[in-house]
Amino acid sequence: MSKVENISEEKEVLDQGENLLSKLALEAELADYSPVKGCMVIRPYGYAAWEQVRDALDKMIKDTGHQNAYFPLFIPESFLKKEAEHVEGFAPECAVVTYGGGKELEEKLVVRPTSETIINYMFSKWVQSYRDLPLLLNQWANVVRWEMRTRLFLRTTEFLWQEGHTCHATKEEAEEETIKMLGVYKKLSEEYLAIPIVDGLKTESQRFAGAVTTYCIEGLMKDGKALQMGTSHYLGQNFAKAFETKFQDQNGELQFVHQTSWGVSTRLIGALIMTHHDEKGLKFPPRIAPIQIVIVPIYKTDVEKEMVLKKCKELEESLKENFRIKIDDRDQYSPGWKFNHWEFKGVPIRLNLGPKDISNNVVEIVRRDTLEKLRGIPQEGLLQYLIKLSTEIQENLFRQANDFKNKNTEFVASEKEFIEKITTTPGFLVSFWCGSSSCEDHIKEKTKATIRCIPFNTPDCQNIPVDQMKKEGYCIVCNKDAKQKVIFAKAY
RNA sequence: CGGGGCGUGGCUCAGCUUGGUAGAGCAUCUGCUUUGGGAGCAGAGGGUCGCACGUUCAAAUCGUGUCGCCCCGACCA
Repeated sequence: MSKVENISEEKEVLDQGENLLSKLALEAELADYSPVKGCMVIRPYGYAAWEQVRDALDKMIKDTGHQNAYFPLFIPESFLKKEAEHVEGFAPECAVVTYGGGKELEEKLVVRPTSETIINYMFSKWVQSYRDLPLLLNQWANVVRWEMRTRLFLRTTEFLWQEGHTCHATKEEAEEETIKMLGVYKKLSEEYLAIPIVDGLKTESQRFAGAVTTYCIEGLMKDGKALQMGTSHYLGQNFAKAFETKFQDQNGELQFVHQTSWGVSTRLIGALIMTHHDEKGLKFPPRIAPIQIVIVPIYKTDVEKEMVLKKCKELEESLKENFRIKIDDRDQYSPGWKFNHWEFKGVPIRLNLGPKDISNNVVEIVRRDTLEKLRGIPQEGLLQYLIKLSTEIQENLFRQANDFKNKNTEFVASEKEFIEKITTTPGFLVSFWCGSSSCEDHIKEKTKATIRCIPFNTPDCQNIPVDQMKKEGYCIVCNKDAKQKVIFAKAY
């Protein structure tokens, strides 16, 4: 068994602010280090969480008219070079295969860092007429990016993700798609992961290599650092031109398609960990939790054991249609041990069931989000009670995270104030920015904070009510006129 | 690639300064008692101390080299 079971270990988990992510991920058995540096093994419990995210998102992707497909892992090196910005952005972090079948390859193969190029190669064959558009595809895949520094779930050399790739006849339609899918990500994050986000536009320096515009959703982790949780790109005709992805329009004219691409990854599991946890461990939101309800039987004698387990199985039967549920009937652990164990693993609801409960026809329920103990809940109508409770926990986790985000989002009007805030209380800082990359770089060099995005809507701020925030102001760095507010933060 | 730290039973670490037969806690196994918030007692198994070379009568300990990992910076979903 894992070391979670050791009290001193758990205390260690609490103390290590910096290592919290890896501690939680390792001790809760979500992931483990692999023999290859920078890579991780996703263990069954962690993978089950990813499957929940994946299934929820997959449905939304299909509901918005996309189809899944699969493109190969290997990309001819020449493909990557076709789009100038793209190759410049990705070349340094590409893994390249030079040998196969015992021979040096004639053309090197890049292990995909993302699939725009190979997909466009195929698109150019498939798209002929305006009648072939829009072409709306998605793929679930692994990608490899040779990062210098890695962290479990947040940045690993290989990671799992989905990448959507679409072709449209017009700029407007492609831009609409870009925003639509960003909205899907926002919904996934807020309604399933219970993580509030800020959505907006990336500045030029943070734009995807090869895109015209990049939009993103940004979350604020419990340690005050921002995390980019998803991106959606309007690619314009950049890749279409590089790969000759053209169609004949209604007038018989040949046109380049307008494209989008968008993705979220296993990083979302990292976001989940870094958003929902306390000193007792993880807190899974019910809609994503691999196990939503755990039943802990309590008994002394063999006779009691038999009776209690029978009742547990009855309850499981009556609930399993609606919940992912598990009975922890292991004999070698005491009930108290199991309470702590499942709390650490973040199971949202626990049912304690012992002889006393059985004779009273009740159960004891403990909710993970508040650790509140609900005694004497009637077995009659339990299903409805749990459905309601589950919704409540889901909403409460979002509310807590949202309160945290709002409390740690502040407006600053000057560089001096900015520096003071970012060093003392990390979080989102909203401020005016003139739009020049030199001012952006200046802040980055001084504070390590970057512009996370130009938000669609100014987020609620701790110190200034939204309705009082001005539309125009002065850049915190150069003091020139600024017509936009941006969100700064230190980021993962 | 720079700076810092660490490699000793499954896990967390002590021992190293000042060389002299490898330790603790947790975990595991057996037995009995236990079980509503991390159970107790008794017993047992398990490590050529990352690797290599060197110094020495003798190396976990000293020296040189090497490999790996973690943390901090430069790159990024």
